[in-house]
Amino acid sequence: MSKSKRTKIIDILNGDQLGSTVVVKGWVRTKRDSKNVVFIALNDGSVMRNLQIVVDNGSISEEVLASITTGASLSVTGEVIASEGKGQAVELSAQAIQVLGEADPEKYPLQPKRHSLEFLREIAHLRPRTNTFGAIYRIRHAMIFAVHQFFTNKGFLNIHTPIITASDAEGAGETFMVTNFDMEKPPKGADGQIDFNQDFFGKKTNLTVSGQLEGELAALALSDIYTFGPCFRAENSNTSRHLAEFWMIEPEMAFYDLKDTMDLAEEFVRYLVKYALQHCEEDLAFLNKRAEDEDKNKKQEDRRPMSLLESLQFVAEHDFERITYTEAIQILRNSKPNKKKRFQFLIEDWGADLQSEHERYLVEKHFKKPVIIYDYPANIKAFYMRVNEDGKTVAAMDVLFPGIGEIIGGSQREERYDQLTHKMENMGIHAADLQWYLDTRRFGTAPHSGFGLGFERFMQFITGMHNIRDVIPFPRARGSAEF
RNA sequence: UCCCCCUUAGCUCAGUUGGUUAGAGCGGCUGACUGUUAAUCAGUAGGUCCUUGGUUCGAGCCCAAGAGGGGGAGCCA
Repeated sequence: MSKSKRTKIIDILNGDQLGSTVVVKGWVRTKRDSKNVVFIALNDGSVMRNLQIVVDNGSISEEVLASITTGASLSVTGEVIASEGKGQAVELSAQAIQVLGEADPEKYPLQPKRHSLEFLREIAHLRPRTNTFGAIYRIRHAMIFAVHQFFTNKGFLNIHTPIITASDAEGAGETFMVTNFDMEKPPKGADGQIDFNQDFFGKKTNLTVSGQLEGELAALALSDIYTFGPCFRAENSNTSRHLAEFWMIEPEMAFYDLKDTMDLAEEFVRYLVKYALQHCEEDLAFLNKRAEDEDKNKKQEDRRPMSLLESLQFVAEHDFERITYTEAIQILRNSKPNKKKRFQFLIEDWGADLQSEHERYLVEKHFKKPVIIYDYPANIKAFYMRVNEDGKTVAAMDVLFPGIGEIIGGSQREERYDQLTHKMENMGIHAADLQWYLDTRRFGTAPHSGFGLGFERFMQFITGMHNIRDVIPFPRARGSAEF
């Protein structure tokens, strides 16, 4: 059957197709039958809503009707008619039904009722067939598109940075090694150590933890670029905010200082949120209701202060709070939980790293809005961040979101060759390993900045999902690489 | 990696002080029903009580170890 003959359900529900005969294909959500008529709710993923198929008694063989069960895939030919029922404007009066794939009702795990997210995580290969995950994946696509649209509109170039790299000097965490050695007997050198000179790439390689360093190379030629690719971290972190494989968006801009970068980050996030509100209305309304229902079963203090839609609206309309690390320390030092010793880690001296309890206090209690903290102490940040005039802070910034924590990390990069090499030396990073990176500082160096947005963290905010494993189709985490 | 919690039917969960044959709702199946919306009503099948070991006359329940899952911390995006 030719593809052109098939009509997507979204076009039937939203379009003006009354009276026309169409072919629809999709999967059965529920079937309800009574003496004279059978109703089938059909979904094809093009939209949250189902198309109601109406089968008048006798028009379709008993045998075919019997094999139409929840989860079966159908091709239905019928006429689009005005619905007699109340739940929908139009429905499809079936003339012919072909069952493309049966789903044994005794074994098909999805039921026409709500499942726990934990159970759906175990059957992640089937969960796209649920309303919740259909909505999440449609929104995820819309956000991917909006990312490219935002940067394209601003004249940024998308750069594909390498996934296999020999650089692990960024210090962003444990890496996954890439090798094609026979693990039983890897070649060894005279010193008895594994000889990576004989490996596929002639050196030790790993999966990338970030495209930033390569992104800088491109920015220092093309001015404004961004990457949007997978990152891999072998950290042993088991939380609802971490994945071993996640996607990151990393813009890098020549001639931007930190202030320009914070402006861009804020504009970017607000653009994405507005795009979702405008283009994913139906899916967001569903997730909003889902979150509200979820909150009903929780204690008052565990409920979200704003509904999902309210918090999206809030971010779309309000500026983020911007404070320096030093100001943050002052606020925290004078805060109630610090004075009453409610913090597990009390804030005393300047220079301490902020714990998540502190970040949450600032975002959720003190400011009640997204917060950008900038000008961090140099010794708690990465080597490539630009040292400020005071000599003890760096031009770094983190964007903190309610409920999620750090969603963006960025900085102005150290463009001065001497300062950069000096710092690398202090941090034990070998200049020889990063000669290609240092060359940008030797030849036509320029002020530049960038940031990284964790795409799944952002998706958690947009969808209101608490566990990051529910906003990526196939989550990879410690001890788990199913499907 | 650390701390806390959980694991009983396909799913969500009850299960009293350790005591006879382990329950409910939903889902499935069978039937009824003149248009249903996660339909409704009636009936029915369905169990390695996570695994292993221990205590006991007797363990779903107590103890130990392990596995899996969830929440939090650290690290980070």
